[in-house]
Amino acid sequence: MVVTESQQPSPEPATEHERADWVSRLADEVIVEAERRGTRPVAASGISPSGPIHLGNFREVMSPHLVADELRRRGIDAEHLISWDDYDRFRKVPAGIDGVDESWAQHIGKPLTSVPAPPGSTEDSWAAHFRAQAEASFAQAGVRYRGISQTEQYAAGAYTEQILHAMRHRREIDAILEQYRTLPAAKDEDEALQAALASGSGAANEDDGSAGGEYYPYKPYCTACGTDLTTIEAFDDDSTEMTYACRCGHRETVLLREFRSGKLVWKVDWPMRWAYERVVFEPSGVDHQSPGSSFQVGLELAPVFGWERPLGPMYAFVGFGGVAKMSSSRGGAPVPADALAVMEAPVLRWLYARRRMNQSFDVAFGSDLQRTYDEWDALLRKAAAGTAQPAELAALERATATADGRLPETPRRVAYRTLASVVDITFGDEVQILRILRGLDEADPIVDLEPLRPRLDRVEAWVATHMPTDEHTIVRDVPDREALDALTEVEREALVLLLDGGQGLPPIEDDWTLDGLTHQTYGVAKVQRGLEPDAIVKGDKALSAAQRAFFALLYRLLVGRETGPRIPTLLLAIGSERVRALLTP
RNA sequence: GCACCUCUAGCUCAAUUGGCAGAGCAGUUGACUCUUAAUCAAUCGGUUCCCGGUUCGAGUCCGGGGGGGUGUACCA
Repeated sequence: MVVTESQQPSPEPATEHERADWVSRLADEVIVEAERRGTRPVAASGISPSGPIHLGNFREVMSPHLVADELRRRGIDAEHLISWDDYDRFRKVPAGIDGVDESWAQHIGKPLTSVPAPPGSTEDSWAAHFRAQAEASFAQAGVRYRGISQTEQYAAGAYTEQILHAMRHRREIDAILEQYRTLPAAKDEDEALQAALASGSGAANEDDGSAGGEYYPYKPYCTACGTDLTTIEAFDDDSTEMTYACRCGHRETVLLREFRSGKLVWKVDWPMRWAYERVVFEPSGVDHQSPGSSFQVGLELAPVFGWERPLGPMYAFVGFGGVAKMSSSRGGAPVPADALAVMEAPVLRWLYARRRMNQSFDVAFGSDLQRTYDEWDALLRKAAAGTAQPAELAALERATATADGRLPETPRRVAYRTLASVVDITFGDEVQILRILRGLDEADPIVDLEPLRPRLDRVEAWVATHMPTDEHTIVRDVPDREALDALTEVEREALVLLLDGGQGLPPIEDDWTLDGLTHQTYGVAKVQRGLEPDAIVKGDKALSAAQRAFFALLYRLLVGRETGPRIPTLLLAIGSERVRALLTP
């Protein structure tokens, strides 16, 4: 609404790499478009809080966010607004929401803000519940925006002029929509089309209750029962007197210019809002690319309200891999909060920033998350070394900071997979984690876990909730008696040597460190073959085979598998007492 | 049916407006005294789906064909 003075890009607006990626190119287009329309660059997202706002919906937020943020980095007064479509009707009861059962079906047809929140929520409506949940994540991800509740707007009468305008132009709107209702009937006798036409001729008229009636782009919410199972029976352009009837039996005549219970139908509502908020940029999902979709129809409807359809690149869907059953039982698709629990905010931002909008991508929750982190760390190293590509640097910059400042970072980056392995075998015992990590880098030992956060916290959450079962290392509770009794003489001797020493080896407790355990475990096979424990041996195939066999034996006895984390690390984590319990023949 | 996206190394993907086709992982080889699910290096690997066109030059642009994917049919 505010027409700002011309916003000129600052002279030294962006570094080279910030101009290199898709976000920057889109920002350029938005600037040109805003100037052409003589308005401020406004980017918009529209979200319907009809259920959990999942990672797919999150692209609806991140895409305009990134573009608006780029504009702000250039010193331009851009705005990102999020329209909460909380005045939309409650369409169906989503599956998998804790405490929500079929009894919620009684609310179908009411605005989302009139439906009670799921049990246990601190919010006072369905819409408020899911909005609050999402907004907490948006904030954590560094997304700054102006939120607009459609319920509040409609209730305040903000759109009354637009509603009356639409009603007066209902025939024009109807004609536009009409073009898409029945597909332009090709002249051929395609049978699918025939079938569609045949089934559409009779049944539909009864269903929407508008048989023979006039088209109205407005739908009242019944003032008696609260639902939109209503039909407008009459409307007078001059007086704005409207009569509607509801399926509940209620019928009344009201003055539409004063009436506050109802909204424009969706396909008209959206273009109206483009005009009202002077939106220049609003991406939409690929489901809008079909002819007749609200975005396509909006091209013709926006001018009815004196505006043009905004630039609206379409984004491809976001997938997700490796979601553990426990979290997916909670309603299907994971939400940003699920992702932020196992990865840092910059990493999540990076996933959305590095892919062009028309590319689909997966947010990895399984083992692929470790790969995601490997790539992330590699990018940070390349950036530090100055070998990263411009577009990569741009994505990195957008991930780690916004125009408002930097996001929390982990000072000391230890590989996610390493941390996962250590956290797993120590059961998250941080004293042990530190003890193991201390030996990781001798030149620069880790003496404190704090610099490893917040990444370490995410790893701990991941190991607890998403690490695949078959990747967990599960240390046996009790000795494998059967296997211990079936040991060969050589194996038995090896275990005794490992635990109690002999032939030059000390008892295992004597040097209970990563280094000491390394020497001990590798030494066993050597002394068994008559070598010194610290002999340097190269290329002895038989020795290598014996060592490998010994390791396999230890894995079987300790974790019941053929392989596992490095033995010294594993022993350290298990602790000497338990090691003795499990390995004593 | 219509619309949109996509096809590049074994896999996942890069390649700024047309300008020498590149990474990661996997593989192979080697180093780290030790063939382990934490390290490092080197190396192998391509008819960019096919046919045609524009161009000095095409993964990129245009036309056609093929494969894969997504959306969608009077509602909100």
